[in-house]
Amino acid sequence: MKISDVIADMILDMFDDNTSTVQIQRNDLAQQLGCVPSQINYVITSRFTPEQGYRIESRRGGGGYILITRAATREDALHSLINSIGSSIDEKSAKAHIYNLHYQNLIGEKAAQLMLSVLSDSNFKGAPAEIKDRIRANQLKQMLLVIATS
Amino acid sequence: MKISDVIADMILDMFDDNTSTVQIQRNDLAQQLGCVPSQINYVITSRFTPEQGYRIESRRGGGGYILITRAATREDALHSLINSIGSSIDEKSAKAHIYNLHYQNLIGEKAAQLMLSVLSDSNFKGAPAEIKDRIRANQLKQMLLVIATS
DNA sequence: AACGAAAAGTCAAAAAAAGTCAAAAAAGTT
DNA sequence: AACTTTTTTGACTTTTTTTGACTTTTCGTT
Repeated sequence: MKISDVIADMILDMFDDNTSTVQIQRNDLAQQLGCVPSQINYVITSRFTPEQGYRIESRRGGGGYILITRAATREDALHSLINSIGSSIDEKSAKAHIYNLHYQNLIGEKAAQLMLSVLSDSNFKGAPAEIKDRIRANQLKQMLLVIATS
Repeated sequence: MKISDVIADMILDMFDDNTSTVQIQRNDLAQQLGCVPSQINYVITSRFTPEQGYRIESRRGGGGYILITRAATREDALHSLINSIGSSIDEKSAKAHIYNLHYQNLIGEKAAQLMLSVLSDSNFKGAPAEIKDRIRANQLKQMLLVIATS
């Protein structure tokens, strides 16, 4: 069996039932498995991507770590919304989605306001429309992903 | 757990509820924790900076001390941060601000994650750096404003 | 005033992580 | 077989923390 699969399985196993987050020590894990440390990076970047519902955080230096958070199956509604958003979205549609989510109680008041404020056209002054709308789509999807998994 | 985090937590704990100032004895604290005294300086300079709303005062010699004062209100801290952000900011600095705010308990976990996700460079692919950083600064400030007033 | 002890400060080297990147090797495809 | 994609490896980089030697300031005593 491929070492990369072993690593992936190991990480997957650490998510035992209702832990949505796993912390690893890169060098330790690598040594445990007898592979080079950068192999861990490979596995993470190839198998625990945001597209697959994972988010990664890490810290270098003494006491460093890698933190892997998975999208719990919790809010499928959010996921399907995420999937329905293309690679570009204008301000009005984005706002409509947010109002809607709030109306459906899928996101709270604060989250809604934050999202509205960040996606407002006024922040994007000076950028061409295509770029604005592409960035906005990325950001909206990222935010929804965070909300879906928290 | 990292000794530097232990020290930081210890100091944070001393601020419990309406004390806006904490006094420590560098050598005592170091000995208590079994670390070198300069480690305390490291923690202070890396985690209790003015940027993060702390002011440091100290005295050497017999009966010396280190005094750590934290910024008055959360709103003030947020406002001063907002004002300290110029019209442009790169991803790393933006993230650092967010981590710091969370670290200081001025923003919650969810808000921090949301903000991190939205400001991530990966959302801005294709835009020139100056535009990215300008948009990012606008967005960060808008979000902080929303948080400050909610 | 001068001295010595008791603090705190500074700085840079060493250590402890994690990240990057590209070459080599292996596995799949056509 | 030729080609493409994925995986493995390791050298090198960057970030963060830890440590300790040395400096400076302040206080109390002589």
